[in-house]
Amino acid sequence: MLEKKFDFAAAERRIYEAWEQSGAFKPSDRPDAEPFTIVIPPPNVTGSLHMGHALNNTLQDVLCRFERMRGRSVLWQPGCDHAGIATQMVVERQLAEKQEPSRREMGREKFVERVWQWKEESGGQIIHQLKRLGASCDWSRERFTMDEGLSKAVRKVFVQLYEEGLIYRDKRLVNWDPKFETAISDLEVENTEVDGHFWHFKYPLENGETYEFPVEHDEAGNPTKWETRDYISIATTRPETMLGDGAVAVHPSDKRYAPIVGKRCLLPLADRYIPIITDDYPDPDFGSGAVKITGAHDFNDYQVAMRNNIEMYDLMDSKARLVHEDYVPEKYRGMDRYEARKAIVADIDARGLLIKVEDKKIVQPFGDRSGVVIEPIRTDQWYVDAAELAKPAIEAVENGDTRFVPKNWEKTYFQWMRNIEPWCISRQLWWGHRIPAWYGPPIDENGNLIPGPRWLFVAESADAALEKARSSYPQNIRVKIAESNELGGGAAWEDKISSVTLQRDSDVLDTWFSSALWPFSTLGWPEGDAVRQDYSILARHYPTSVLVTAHDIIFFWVARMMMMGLHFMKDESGVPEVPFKDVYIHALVLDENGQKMSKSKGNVIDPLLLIDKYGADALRFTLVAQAAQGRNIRLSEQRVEGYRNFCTKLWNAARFCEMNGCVRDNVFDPSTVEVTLNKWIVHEAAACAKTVTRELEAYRFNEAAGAIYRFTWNVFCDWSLELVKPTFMGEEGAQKHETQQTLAWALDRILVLLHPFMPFITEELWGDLAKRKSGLIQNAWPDADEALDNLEAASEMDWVVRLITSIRSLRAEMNVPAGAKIPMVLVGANDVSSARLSAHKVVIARLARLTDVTTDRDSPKGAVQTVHDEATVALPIADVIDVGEEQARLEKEIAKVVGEITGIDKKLANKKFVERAPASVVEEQKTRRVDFEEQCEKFEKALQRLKEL
RNA sequence: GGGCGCAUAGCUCAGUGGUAGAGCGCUACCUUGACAUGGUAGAGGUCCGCAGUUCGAUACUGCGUGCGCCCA
Repeated sequence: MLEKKFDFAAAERRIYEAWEQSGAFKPSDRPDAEPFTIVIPPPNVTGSLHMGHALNNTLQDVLCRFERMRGRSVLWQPGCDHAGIATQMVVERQLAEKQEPSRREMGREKFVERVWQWKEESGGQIIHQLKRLGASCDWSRERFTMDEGLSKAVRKVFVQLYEEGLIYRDKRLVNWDPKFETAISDLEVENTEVDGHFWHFKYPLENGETYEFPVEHDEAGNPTKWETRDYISIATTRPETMLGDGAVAVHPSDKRYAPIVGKRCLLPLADRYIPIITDDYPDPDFGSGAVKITGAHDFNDYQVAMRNNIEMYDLMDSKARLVHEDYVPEKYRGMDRYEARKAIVADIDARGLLIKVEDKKIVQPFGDRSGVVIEPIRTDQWYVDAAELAKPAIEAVENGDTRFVPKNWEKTYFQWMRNIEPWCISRQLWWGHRIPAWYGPPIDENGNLIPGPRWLFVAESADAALEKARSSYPQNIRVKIAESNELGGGAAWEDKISSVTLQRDSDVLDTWFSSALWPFSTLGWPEGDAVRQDYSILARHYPTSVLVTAHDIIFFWVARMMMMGLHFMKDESGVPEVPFKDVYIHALVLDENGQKMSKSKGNVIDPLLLIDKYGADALRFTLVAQAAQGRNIRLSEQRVEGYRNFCTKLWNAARFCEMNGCVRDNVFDPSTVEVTLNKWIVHEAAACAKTVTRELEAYRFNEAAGAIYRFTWNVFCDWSLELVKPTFMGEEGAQKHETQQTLAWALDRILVLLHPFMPFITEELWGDLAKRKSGLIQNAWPDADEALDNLEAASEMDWVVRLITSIRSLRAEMNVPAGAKIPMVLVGANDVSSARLSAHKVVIARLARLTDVTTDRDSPKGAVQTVHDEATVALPIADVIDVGEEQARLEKEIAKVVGEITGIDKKLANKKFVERAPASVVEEQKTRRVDFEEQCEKFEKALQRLKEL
C-alpha cells in the first residue's frame, strides 16, 4: 500500500542511486540502437548550480530520458571546464584568507599544485548538484578540460593551427584586466553605462597661431559671430590618457577647423607638439568636434592611428599605472590611472587650459570576472584567425548541417560570425593549458647572436620542440630546455653562443580554447579513451545530436565549438563534420519581476532550496512547463508550489487505483477493451502519447509538458477516476475487472509519459505499484498505435462529460444546495442520446447529484432548462425557482445565441464570402447557424414553458 | 547607429487567417469513500494604436507607441 504522501526527500536520493548503479545512464551497447548524444555545456569548476543551470540541464535530461526510453543509445557526456581566471581567483583568495604565502611568493609550480588540490577537494560542486536535479549523465565518463586527454587535444590543435598559419603571435591593442594582469577576450568584457565626466581642454596652437572660430549661427546654420582662438578645444572622458596623445583629429567636412588642419598644437603637460589631422572618425556634432587620438589606449583611436600613421605612446604597466619613462612626466610616473587623472585635471586647470567639466553618462568596459575597468593596452599575444575558421562554420548553418531552434537565433550567430575579430587566446595566468611554444635566441650560421625577434618553436611536447630547435640551430650549438618554470622570455642572451636554452612561453590558453574542443575531446579525440579503450565512442557519438544552451552563450560555445569541430573532425570521406546537428536555444530564467537574477540584486533563487522544499520533480516541471520557445521564464515560488501539488495529485490518483484493485497485468491488451469508458480512456491516453512525442521531437517542451499535465489532471483524475467509481463500488465481474486493468494500464502510461519531466515520483510509483523487470527509466516509450484510437467512445464520453457539466452549472446558477439531490429530465433526446443517457445513467446521477434520470417528450412544468445538443436538460425544481431570475437567464442565453446567428448571417449575406471563402468554411458556418438556430428555438421554448407557470 | 524580441484576462504567459485559452490570483459553494497540496461553479478580454493585404485579421505586411535584450 502506498504511503499517504510522497516523501520526495528520501525517495530522490534512493532512486538516483539505484539508477546510477543499474547502469541506466550509460549508453546502450546494443549495436542496432541509434545513438543520441549531448555534451553538457561545461559548467565552471568553481560554479554552483543556479537557475540557468537548472533549466539547461532539466531540458537536456528530458531529451535524454525521452530518447533513452525510445530505445536510442543515449550518451549525455558530463564534465567541467577549468575556468582559468575564476579558479585562480578562488585559490588566491583562499590563500589570502588563510594568510598563506601569495601566488607569487609560492611560485608557479607550487601554486598550480595548490589549484589541483583545491579542485580535488572542493571543485566541481555543481556536478553533485546536478545529481540532485536528477540529471542522467554518464558520470563514469566525466571529463575535465585539464585532464591529460583533453590537454593533449589542446596541444595538438594548437600546433596544427599554428602550422597552418591560423594561430599567430601579434602585438596589438587588447582588453587588459589590470586586476588579474592578463589579457581577456572581447566576450569577457561587459560594457556598462556609468556616471562619468566629459572634460574640455584647450590644446594651444604652435607658435601662438590664431584662427576665427564661429560661436553663433543663424537659423540656416550659417555662422554669424566668430571669436579669435589660439587653441583647439578637445573633450575627453579619460584625461589621464592625454599624455599618450599622438594627434588631434577633426572631420574633413568640419569647416570650423579647416584653417588649422595640418598645423600642430601643444600637448600640455607632456610638452610635445602633435599634428591636427582629419579623419572620418570624429563626429562634428559631438563635443567640440575635435578628438584627441591616443592610439595605444583606445580601440577607436587605435584604428585612427593605424590609418593615419600616428605615433602610439604606451603609458601604462600591467596594473594600469602610468610608468613610461619617456612619455610620462616624472610627476605622474608610478601613479595609478585614476590618481593620475586627478593630478592631470588639476594641472591643466592650473594652467588655465580647463574649459569646463560636464557630467555625462559614459559606457565603460568592465572585466566580467574582476569587475574593474578594462584598459586597452598594446601587448604581444597569441591570436586565432577566427575569420578564417568562421567560414565553414557559417556555411554549415547556412546549408542546414546545423540547425538552430528557434531558427531566428541563427541571425545572431551569423551577425557575430560574419564580423568576427581575431580571437586573443593567450592569458597571463598560471592555471590553464600552458602554450606549447618555446623561444630561443636568433643565431646565424656562425653561432653569433643576431638582432631580431626570438626564434619560436611550437610543438606538442618539450622534446618535440627540442628536436625542431636542434635542426634550426647550427650543429655545434647545444640546445636544451630551461628547467625553471618561472622564466618566460626576456632572459639576457650572451653574445657568444655555444649553447642555447629554450624557454617556454609562460602564458596559458583561454579556457574557451579547450572548451571549443569539448564535443570531440570528451569523446576521446585524438587518441581514444586510454582508460576504457572505447575509441568507438567518438565514431559512434560524433557529431552529437543537439547542444542545449542559452542565447547569451552562442558566441562562447556554439560559435567556437562549430569552428573547431568543423576544422578537426572529418567523416570517412574527409568531409568536415559539425559538432552538433541541432542547437536548441532556451530561455533565460528571470525572477518573478522579470529581472535577471544576480547576487548584487539579491534576487537569486537557489534551485537547491526549491528542491529541498518542493522536490526536484516540481522544480523541473515548473521550468519545463514554462520553457516556451522565444520567451524568458519568470520563476515564482508559487508556481513551483503548484506543480508540487500536481505531484501530490498524481500520488493520490495512484493510491486510488491501488486501493481499488487496479493491478497491472502485462497480458492486458488495451485495444481489446469493451466497456465504453475504458475505450475512451485508452483513446485519450493514446492521443496524449502522440502529442507528447510530437512536441518533444520539435523541442516544444512546454507543449509536451502541458499535454501530459492536462491528461493526468483534467482527464484522468477529474473524469476517468470519477466516472469509474460506480463500477468499483459495484459487483465483481468482467466489467469491473476490465476497468481495473484499463486504469492500471492508463496510470502506467501516465508514468511513462511523465517520466522525462518528473523522473523521481514516476519511478517511485512505477516500483511501488507492481513488480517490474526493470526501472521506469529503461521502460519503452509508447509508439503511436492506431488500434487504440476510438473516436466513437470519445464522442460518447464527451457527451456525458458535457451533460454533467451543464447540469452542475445550472444547479450552481440556481443556487441549488450542493448536497441536494434533484431529478433531471432529458427532453426531446434522439435515439443516440437516449441510449447514451441510459448507458451512463448511474454515473451521471452520481456526478451531477441527481435522484431520477429520465427522458420525456416535453419539459415538465416549473423546471430550469438548458440546451444540450438536440435535447433540452430540464431540472424540475419548481419550489426553488425564482421565475424572474430564470427568465433573465434564459433571455441572456437567447441574446447570446442570436448574436452568434446575426454574425453568421452577416457573413453568409456577403456575396464575396460565399464566393471566395473555401467551401468547407462556408459549409461550417451554415452548420453552425443551424445549431445555433436549434439552440435558440429550445431556449425560446423553455422561456415559453416558464411563462406558463 | 546595427540587430533581435515582446505587447492577449488582475498577474505570468500559451495560441490560432473564420468559434479567444491555461496556470496563479479572485468570488461563491462543498470535509460527496484518492486527494482541502482537494472538488464544483463563476466573474474577468477594444487580443497596444493606425493603415494595408484578404470574403474575413488578435494572427500576415507596413508605420507608430511603449518595453526588454544583444552588438558597436
